[in-house]
Amino acid sequence: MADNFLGLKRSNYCGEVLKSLVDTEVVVCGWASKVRDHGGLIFVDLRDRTGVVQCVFDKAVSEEAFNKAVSVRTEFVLAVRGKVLARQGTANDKIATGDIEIYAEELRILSAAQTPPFEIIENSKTNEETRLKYRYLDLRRPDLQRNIMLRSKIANIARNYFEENGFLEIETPILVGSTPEGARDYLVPSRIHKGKFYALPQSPQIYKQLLMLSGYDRYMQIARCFRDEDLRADRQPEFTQIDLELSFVNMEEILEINEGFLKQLFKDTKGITLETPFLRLTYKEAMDRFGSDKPDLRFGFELKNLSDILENCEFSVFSDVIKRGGSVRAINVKGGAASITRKEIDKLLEFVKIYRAKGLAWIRLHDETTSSFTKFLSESETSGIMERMGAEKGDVIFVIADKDEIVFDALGALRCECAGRLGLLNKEDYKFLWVTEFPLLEYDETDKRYYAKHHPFTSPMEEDIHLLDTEPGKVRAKAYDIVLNGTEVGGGSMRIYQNELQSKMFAMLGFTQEQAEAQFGFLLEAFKYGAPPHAGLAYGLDRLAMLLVGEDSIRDVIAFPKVQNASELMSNCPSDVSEKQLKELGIKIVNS
RNA sequence: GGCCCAGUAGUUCAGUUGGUUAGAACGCUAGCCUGUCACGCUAGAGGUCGACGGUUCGAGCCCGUUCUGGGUCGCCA
Repeated sequence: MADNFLGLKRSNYCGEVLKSLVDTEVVVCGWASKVRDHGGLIFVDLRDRTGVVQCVFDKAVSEEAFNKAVSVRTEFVLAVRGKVLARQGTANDKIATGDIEIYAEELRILSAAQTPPFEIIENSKTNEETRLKYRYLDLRRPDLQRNIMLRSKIANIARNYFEENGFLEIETPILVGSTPEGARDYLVPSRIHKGKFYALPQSPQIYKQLLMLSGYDRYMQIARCFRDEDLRADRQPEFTQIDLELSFVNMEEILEINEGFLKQLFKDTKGITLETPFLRLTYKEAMDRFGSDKPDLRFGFELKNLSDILENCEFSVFSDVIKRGGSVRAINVKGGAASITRKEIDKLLEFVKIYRAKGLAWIRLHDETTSSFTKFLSESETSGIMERMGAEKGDVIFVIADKDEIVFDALGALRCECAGRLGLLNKEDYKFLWVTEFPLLEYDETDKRYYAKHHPFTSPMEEDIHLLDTEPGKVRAKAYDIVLNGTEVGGGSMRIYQNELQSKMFAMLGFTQEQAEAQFGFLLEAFKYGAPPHAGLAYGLDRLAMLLVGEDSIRDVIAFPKVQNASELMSNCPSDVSEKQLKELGIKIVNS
């Protein structure tokens, strides 16, 4: 039978029992992380989220406590009352409390514990499936606890910073209406309205814009968002945004306020002073130089366009692509990459094929220069390439020819892959940039229509509005992404606040007047009553936290994440529901 | 929906060209031990080799299917 907690009060966290407390009595509580029984003397390392402290059980101090300690096993929950003394044996410099120990005068076993299915230790090698099934145990591990605590700190810094800058924290609904654009919605049936559905918000977009119309000119919310799409290492079906919206600001001000936030965040969490303003690249420049709209700036290997050199070359793989409107581009992988073997190049070919590239041409400047394609080129074409790529001994140049879209995807990914293989991705090196002037619209070949690249409330750039009717694909948006080390950690835009322009946008996107009215009627109506110019931005809190703690997956900064098929291994949701529940909702399950 | 990787004691792994009773470390259990902190010593328990089917005299190993987890392309306004 376990002991109770009556009459005890925790005086200190385990990790905070330091030398200054020597000779005082403390009460510490936590989990037994390690028991070392020496027969006549028992050491128990007691752990809580702040760290561990060594408790000593000695018959000479308390025979009762000693006799109880004999039965203590790993993960038992204990309260220990005792005196803090300097270490009688040698100190342990591996832990903060290593130069003291607690001589137990009283031990209460608050609860016993089964042996856990894996050891509760730092850097657990246990596979994720087992850890996620017992997530509550996994969350006891010190590294995960640090992640979760840092995440809390990020949220606090955000609240404080934005409040100091005049933002109001306002909650928006979780049960909202479904919209056809964008990601798939999670739908929630309604008992009262049989056959009708709420949706869970993909973001608080419309509500925060309406708050601007209502005069709450600076809004922030730490908002849960939901998207019923496939998962990735950095994508969960529910995730958290630090969501912002502001009125009467220009783009410059928004970027500045957010640079201030990130500066504060990195100072308070990492002690790093970020240089501001951050680099800004237009979408076009980011694509041209890095093949990506979220470039990783920790290394070089920039893309170069070789199309002008090769448009008339004999090598038809290149010249045909250029004639059909595509391009031939290349990266130069420096840093002694030329020792790469043919076998490894073949692997990289397989790698770029994932991105639909059909081939991978290369020049290897090792002891002698070898190449898969220069034999088809004239001398001046080859030397033109070498010159443009700044080729030196030790380099490897990779060339891809295809439609621009494929060249950028494949070469952009290859650039990062090579950097990873060369060990150039230092997690403690934080390279921020803004990417601006995104295309407003994207043409969908399947549906034969344009879709909003960001969302349908994004304002086009004034100088491009005249292109809306003639060349919609060329219209640039007043949108911006904040990118850190190749990850999009946030994005936003200046919004459309004039009704005529909004109606035009809906028309562009193929909404009939009736459809626009049905989906967003209340918004269009609202805009008639005086809308301020406004803009916003949302950070992926999970991604920010992931990068700050140096993890590779946002699962490691989410307390209870879901696995790749969007289920949760601990609670086993989603799950079946009863016939009665379905009947109440007027829902019939059809097996397909 | 596609492609790639993984699955062997509780955990992490090893397991030869297919061949006797599938091993190690950690953890766990019991005993001993008063200065350990990766405590030590002794003894012990613990396996449907993810599942199903096939090939074979014989399968952890080969083949097929499938399940589970991970990565990724599509997708993610």
